[in-house]
Amino acid sequence: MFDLDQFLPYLINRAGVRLAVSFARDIADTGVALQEWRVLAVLAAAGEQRLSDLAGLTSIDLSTLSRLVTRMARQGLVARLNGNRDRRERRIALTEKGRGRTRAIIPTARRYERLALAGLSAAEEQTLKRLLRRVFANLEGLDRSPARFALRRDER
Amino acid sequence: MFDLDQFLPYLINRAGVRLAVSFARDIADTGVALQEWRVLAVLAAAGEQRLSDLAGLTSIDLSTLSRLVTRMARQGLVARLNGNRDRRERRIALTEKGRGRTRAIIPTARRYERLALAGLSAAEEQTLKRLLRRVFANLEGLDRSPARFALRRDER
DNA sequence: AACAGAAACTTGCGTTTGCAAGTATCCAGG
DNA sequence: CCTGGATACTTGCAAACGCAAGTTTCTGTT
Repeated sequence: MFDLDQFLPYLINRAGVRLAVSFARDIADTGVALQEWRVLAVLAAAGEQRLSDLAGLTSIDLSTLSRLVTRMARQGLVARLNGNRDRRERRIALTEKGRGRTRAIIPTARRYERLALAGLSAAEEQTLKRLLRRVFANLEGLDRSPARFALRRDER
Repeated sequence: MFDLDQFLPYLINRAGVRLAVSFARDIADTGVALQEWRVLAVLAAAGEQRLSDLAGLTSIDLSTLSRLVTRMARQGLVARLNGNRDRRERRIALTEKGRGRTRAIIPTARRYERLALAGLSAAEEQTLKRLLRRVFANLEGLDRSPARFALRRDER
């Protein structure tokens, strides 16, 4: 009826959850929660961001992120700067403390990546990453215009 | 410092979240939430399950799943059967209503999979799935509670 | 047979989540 | 230069989450 081992969303979810849960527990003693790490990693990689761009880059819902950033700012991990030209936007930036915490976690992050990729050749690793980027790109804009992709009942 | 486009956990997470969020919104009008769908899909694919096995198969935390199943049972989507040989366990099974709801959603699920895989050759599709299964397998046992690793009497 | 410990769930509790609605700011047409 | 929408966030609220602790039932040892 439905072979889960051949169903891509299932395979992505279970790999993602297993990786995330293990990693989150591993870094729990640093006081950084998983979603906080995602924010730190994006800011470290891409520099300071407007809240809405940060939401896109982290795959975290905007309203959730807004509160998450509030908590992180309270912990001193990030700073909310005012946008220069537009007073509606808040630019989120790493603080020194946030940068330090990020540096401390990166080796663990890399370790989990290596663990996940164990037994794959360099070529396979690149293929996997390329295909995941493609899958992501394929789904772009899906929420903006769901009707365009909707199949009617009789088109199935 | 940290190239996100080359970082596997990031790539898996963003592909998974984008797929999940879009799919969840698409099926929202069926009254089935994403995590409920995951339970339905696993039960449809693998037959009735003990709660703890279902937790493993769905990647949902056991305590969360316990309450989720309670809600689904109240909705009539699944039934909690008593385990035959062990009175501690509850076997979770699809009801007719649950099976119907699952059948109704499967075409949408398949549509999202096709969308995600657009532009990949059949070989690439198989490669992606194989590598994701491998990544999952690589991480096996990582998130088990430390107690599980405690030495048994004869190993001390 | 009795009891310690494990296994399979369930539940208490504080936290996090996400939708929807709200606020503040900007912009474009008249 | 005013006004009706966008844009960028924030917040109210109810639901969902996950850890830790609790309950019940089994199992192995002595």
